[in-house]
Amino acid sequence: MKNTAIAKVFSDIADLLELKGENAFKIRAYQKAARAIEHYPKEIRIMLDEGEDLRSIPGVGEAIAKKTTELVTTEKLGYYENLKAEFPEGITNLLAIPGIGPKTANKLSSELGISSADALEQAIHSGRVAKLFRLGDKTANNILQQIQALRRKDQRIPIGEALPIVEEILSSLRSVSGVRNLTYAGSLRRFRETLGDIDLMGTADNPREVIDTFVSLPHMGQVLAQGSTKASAIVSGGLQVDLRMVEHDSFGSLLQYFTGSKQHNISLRERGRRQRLKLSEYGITDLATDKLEKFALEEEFYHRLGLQYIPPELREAQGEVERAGQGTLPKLVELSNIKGDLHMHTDWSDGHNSIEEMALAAKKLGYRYIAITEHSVGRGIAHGLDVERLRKQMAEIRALNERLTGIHVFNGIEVDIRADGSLDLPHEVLSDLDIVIAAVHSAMNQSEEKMTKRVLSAIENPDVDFIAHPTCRLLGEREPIAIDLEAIFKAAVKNNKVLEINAMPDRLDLNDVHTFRARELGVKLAIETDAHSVAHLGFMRFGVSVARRAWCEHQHILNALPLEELLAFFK
DNA sequence: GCCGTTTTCGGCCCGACTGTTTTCAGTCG
Repeated sequence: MKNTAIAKVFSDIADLLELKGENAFKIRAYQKAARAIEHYPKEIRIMLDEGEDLRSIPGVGEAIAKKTTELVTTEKLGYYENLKAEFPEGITNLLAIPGIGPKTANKLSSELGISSADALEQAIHSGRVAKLFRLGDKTANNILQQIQALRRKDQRIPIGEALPIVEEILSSLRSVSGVRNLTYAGSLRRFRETLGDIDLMGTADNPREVIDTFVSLPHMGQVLAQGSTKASAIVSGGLQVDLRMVEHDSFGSLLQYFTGSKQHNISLRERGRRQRLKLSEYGITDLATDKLEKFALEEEFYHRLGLQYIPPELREAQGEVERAGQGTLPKLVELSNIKGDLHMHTDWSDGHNSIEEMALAAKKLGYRYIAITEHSVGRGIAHGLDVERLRKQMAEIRALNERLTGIHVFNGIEVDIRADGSLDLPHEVLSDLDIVIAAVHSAMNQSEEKMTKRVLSAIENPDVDFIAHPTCRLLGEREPIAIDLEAIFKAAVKNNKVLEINAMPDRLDLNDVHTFRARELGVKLAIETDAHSVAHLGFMRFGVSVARRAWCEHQHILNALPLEELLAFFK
């Protein structure tokens, strides 16, 4: 049983306890444990196998550790089953509708026998809901709207789609005179891989003018709300963007508050409370004097609490507050640390630009090296290279390296790992290349056992240097393959192989949680764009964000090495 | 149910909005 499935059970338990009217802190304890387990980098199953104490997970104590053990070893949890039996099936679905909490859900269930969104919709239309005590026409209508919104709501949007739109909006708004601070907050600022909505915030001498400009931008579809300091609108693709203009002198604490995550902010406030300080979006109140201190800069907000500044990517309540208190936060890798890109395609296979165009574009980005890694022959649809064409390309790259200055082109391949674990090109040609990236592109629905064995045999193959996009997931399109990543990570360390953080915004594979675990185990990582055109080289920043969310420093990233040291590594 | 630079017991983040009410319950982020 995977951590996400375990987390789901505890989150369900929290919902059921809410319906039951249990102690609110007990409910929070289950929610907190669910979140902690969901984002825990190591699989619980493996922790149990290795005899590790589950109470080392923050938020997991004796009771939840015991329940987790029962759940993982027996695939069932008695406590959960009993709890579920106390309520009509499906009632927790009502809680998923915004505006409906435990009280309303209980009322709907006990008085009208409703336990699904469909039944609720009918009841609203027939007027039965509005007649309930403390509900009314307005509430009933709001619920109806939420049900309908939920039905048509698009999935969360990949960050790669949202960020360019947001940056265009911001640059348009920055041209309004008197604008001083303007940035994105929320999960976008933390660089989560998908976004539910966008929060923008800023300060200006004339906030209303900024708001007016915002709602009249060409990107904007429906404007949901517009006031003197706040506006909400829908941009193409259904993405909701909120703009909030605030006072200069409290911009720092507001940015901090709206960047989240919620759980990070709770951790901060718990810590503040121990220091007799009350934290809110308006600043920090000293409980002894009841004086509110405002913060124009986020850095000062953290420093006031005796903490190092915590970069947004780390604000996920994964122990960053404690580490910041000790002054031992990692010095995260930055885009400027990246010296080259080791996975890209050209017009030799399914890319759009020539080798030279890719090299010159990379040089312009300040890189010292790239690797050309076309698909191999088995990818017929991608015009993959056979031995003969690969030899030809090798000759061209040799000649190009003699002409080019300031950038070195490595000769590589992205070779298919066939269904049986063998490679798609022979040893004779692979051994002549600088870099061999192996990847799964076919037969993706193999069993976990088979798939793991398949990739392990590639890792153990002496011709292979890297494994690309290890889980093959495509955000919103294709689920990750079934594979035992823990085994893959351990084999990569043992065989001194590199795993890729694929920076394509719809891949981001490895993802943040997996990268965190890989780094812990000592896996060498490379951030690569898998570019199929010059423009794609710009995807590097998305990969760097994944690495930052995984607490990576520059020394964890192979392509942060200078050319000379990378050459030594390949030797 | 969890947890400890005040605690192994007694706390547990903070503020805002909405709608249904005559003072606040319920929900959200």
